[in-house]
Amino acid sequence: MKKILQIISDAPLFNGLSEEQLNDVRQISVDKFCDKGKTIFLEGDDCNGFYIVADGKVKIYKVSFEGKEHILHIYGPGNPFGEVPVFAGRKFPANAQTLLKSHLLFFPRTAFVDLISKNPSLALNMLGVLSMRLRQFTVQIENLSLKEVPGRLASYLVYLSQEQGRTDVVTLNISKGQLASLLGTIPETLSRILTKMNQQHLIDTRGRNIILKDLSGLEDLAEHGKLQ
Amino acid sequence: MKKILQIISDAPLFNGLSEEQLNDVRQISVDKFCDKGKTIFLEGDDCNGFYIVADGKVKIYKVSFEGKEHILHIYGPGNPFGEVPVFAGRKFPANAQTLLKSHLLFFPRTAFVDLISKNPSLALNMLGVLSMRLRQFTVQIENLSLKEVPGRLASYLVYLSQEQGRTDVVTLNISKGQLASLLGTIPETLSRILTKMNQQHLIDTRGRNIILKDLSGLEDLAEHGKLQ
DNA sequence: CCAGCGCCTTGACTTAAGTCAAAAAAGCGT
DNA sequence: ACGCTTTTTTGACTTAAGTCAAGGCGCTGG
Repeated sequence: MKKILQIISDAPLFNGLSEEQLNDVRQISVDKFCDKGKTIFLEGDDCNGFYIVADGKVKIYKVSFEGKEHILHIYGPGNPFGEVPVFAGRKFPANAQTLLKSHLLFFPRTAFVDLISKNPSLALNMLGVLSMRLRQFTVQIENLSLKEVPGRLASYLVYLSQEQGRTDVVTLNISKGQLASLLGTIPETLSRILTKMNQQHLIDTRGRNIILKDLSGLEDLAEHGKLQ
Repeated sequence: MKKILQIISDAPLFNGLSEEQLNDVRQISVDKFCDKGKTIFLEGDDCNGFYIVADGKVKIYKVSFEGKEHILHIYGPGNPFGEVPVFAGRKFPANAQTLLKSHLLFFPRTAFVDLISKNPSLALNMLGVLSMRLRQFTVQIENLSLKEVPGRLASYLVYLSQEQGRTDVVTLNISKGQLASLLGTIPETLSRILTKMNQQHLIDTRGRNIILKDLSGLEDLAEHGKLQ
């Protein structure tokens, strides 16, 4: 297991903080170990702090009345989540659940707000994190409202290719069902579109590995294209 | 014209600041007067500050490759916009244009960041503003991915009813075409759904005034319903 | 008062994507 | 390797919502 101080100093939120500041941060953090599938909080729950993923994977999601689930984010090591109600209102706006056995760090609200008030650079980091998140949401909304599913999938593949630093092949780190939910669709539709993309030699699916046969074609599709 | 200091102290972003702090804020703000239809910035433009609407109305929107426009927000007096790139990256993630003759206050990036570093309460206010915005985006994404258009429209009407503090009638302050874009659809579809809602005695449209004949029915529809 | 111009509505048609049901494939623990 | 569960794929069908095109309504200005 990685040292907690190491995890903290690696998180973007605490980037560039001094040794002393990092120690302060460590002082107020509380460890939380969760099995796979554990619900961390539900939409509407009262919030008295936020979390950082030290190890494992967490999904943030909304559920419709009929029980349909839409995944908003999947977070891994170093990512914070649940910070919104720390600064605005008291309730969580979505649900959080572990996808794997996970190690989380919990930061109690009041202690963290105190810390921020005393450390301008921590405040600026937090502003940066929230702003990045707003930027991502803007893209997500654009995708949902302006593109159809093939375009969203292509965007995601291009994003993965950048994320994983490869132009030849990418690996899904979530199930296709979860990917469907993340793209705002259902497994059947995703499956059909993957088949179509195969037929048009854009990709070649090998389980969770997807060979990118025509990256620029995918970029095109992500930007504005239609699949025939 | 309202005094600028008054406008500033009324904005949520500067809530609870001292006289002195408000003066500091005023010091760095720059007035900008725009006619109706003026583009303030475009997606991808370099950003060196953000704005607050002192008077008028501004739309924030994305445009798809085919030229289809999706409105993300419409902001009025007291609302800040364009803050994201101040804290994350350099570029604006969307476009901004005035809907009316407007008076804006511009806050240059570096001066504002300096100010925040010295005023923890301003930093916390800003964190609050960004967090509220994330909360709104979460709702928007939920609406787009989990509800069909009638549900989104019902949500919007219920929201307007709360906003305007009336349960009997609400007034649209934007055109129906713009509303369609805000709901992620097109004018034709919106029009048809309004007609259906009329037929089912949920509402009664009188131009831009909409009589709410069955608010609880609308709430129901917003929550989980389908229109027959 | 009427012409002209946006804005909104209506109709006929097309299409993307969801539903339901079942089969096939892939994982997983023993 | 086996039987079980879960995930993924495929097929037939339905439906919400988009496109295209035409018409109506309600302004404002001459």
